[in-house]
Amino acid sequence: MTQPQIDSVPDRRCQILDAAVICFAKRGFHQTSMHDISAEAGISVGLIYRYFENKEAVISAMANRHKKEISDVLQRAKGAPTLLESLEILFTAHCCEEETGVVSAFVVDLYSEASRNPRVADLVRDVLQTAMAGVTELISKAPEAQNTTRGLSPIEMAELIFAVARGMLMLDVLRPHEMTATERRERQLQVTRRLWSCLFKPEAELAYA
Amino acid sequence: MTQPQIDSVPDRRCQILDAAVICFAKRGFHQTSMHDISAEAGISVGLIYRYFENKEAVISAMANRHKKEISDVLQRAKGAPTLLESLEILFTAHCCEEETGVVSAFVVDLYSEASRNPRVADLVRDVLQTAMAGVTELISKAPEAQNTTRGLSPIEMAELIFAVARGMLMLDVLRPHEMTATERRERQLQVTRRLWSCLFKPEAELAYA
DNA sequence: TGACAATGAATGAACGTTCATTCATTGTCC
DNA sequence: GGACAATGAATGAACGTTCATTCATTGTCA
Repeated sequence: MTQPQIDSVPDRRCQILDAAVICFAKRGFHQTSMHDISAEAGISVGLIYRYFENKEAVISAMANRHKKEISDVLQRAKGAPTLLESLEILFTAHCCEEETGVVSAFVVDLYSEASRNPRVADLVRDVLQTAMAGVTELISKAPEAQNTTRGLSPIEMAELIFAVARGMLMLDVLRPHEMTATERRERQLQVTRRLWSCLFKPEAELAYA
Repeated sequence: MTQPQIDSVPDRRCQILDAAVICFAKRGFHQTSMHDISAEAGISVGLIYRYFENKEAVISAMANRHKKEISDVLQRAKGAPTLLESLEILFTAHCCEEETGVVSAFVVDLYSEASRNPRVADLVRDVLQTAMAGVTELISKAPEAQNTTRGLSPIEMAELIFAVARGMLMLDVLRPHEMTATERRERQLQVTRRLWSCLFKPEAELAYA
């Protein structure tokens, strides 16, 4: 209300991006009009162009914000007491945080966009490599992974883990929207844990599941 | 050109769908115009409307064709001599068949569309369930899976396998377009085989990979 | 000639983007 | 403090373009 303008400038950008992510998740990048975004943000169309050069700049800025969010989660994951907990943080934070599958829909759209926009593809690849390097390092250092490597290197394990995470994220957008965030999260964790037990559990504890 | 009309009616539909899948993979559903499709098919715009009610009908028809293609591959997979070969057929046929990643881009777009179009979501879910039921049955009957279940049921294994397959498909759209189909296929198989070794290999053969 | 396949110019809605205009806030002088 | 000038955030109508869709017309067989 009575904030100095120094605060309000970044606020506007953020406000627009918050509105954009909702619209993009609901309708997709290219079916979302600038009017949709302005309506969702409660501002006029013209104002968006004061903060972003054009529509693609909005998409880019949002991809960049997504990148920052991922690296934040990666930091949190690195601080977890066990490797399993690290992975659970990493693979449920992005997919199930919001009310509906906003993030999942956005990320699938991001990959879809990446398939024909090289700049988006570069960005997504970059995010992926950073996150994967982090997880690979996590696995290398984890005591759980020392004794039961099953002939796989940490990188190979990380690739498998990421494949499963991406695949579950894709499944997430198919789910009926009545599902709660908790249910979605639980479903996600089930499969993650199943992979976990394949990769790391010693044969003694087969009565898991 | 001079075909009798009995043949030419389904031919036209097929011709339009062939053109559409190329356009959709290149530009996405909603960035592809009807003029793009007509140009790719080498016919006029108006003619498309003789065979399809509107643009969404083209998308639906293509999703249905995709469904048929999947069930064909499933049949082929069921005839393979070993479970590993079945899975390799199933998870490389769709992702790496065409020159560039046409199918991968199309499928990612299909999921993206599914996230906001309930009818597409129903169709994709249906395809997925059919395919997964097939693979679950395949695993149940396979001698390879009898002795080393790692505490996982066939359904749970199938879910894991499908998650990895979807995840690799997603990764596929990020790859630089210079990669050949063979290279892409090989990359896909590597990770599939890695999961395979985790799920089914007895501990004796750890010197795999 | 009649029936049907095929065309592509025409239509109108919707889109991204621009810009003349408004107006609350801030700065400046007496 | 009060009067006035300057600012730039914010607006939304308007513009040119693109798109899905239509339909009057043309071509092609039997």
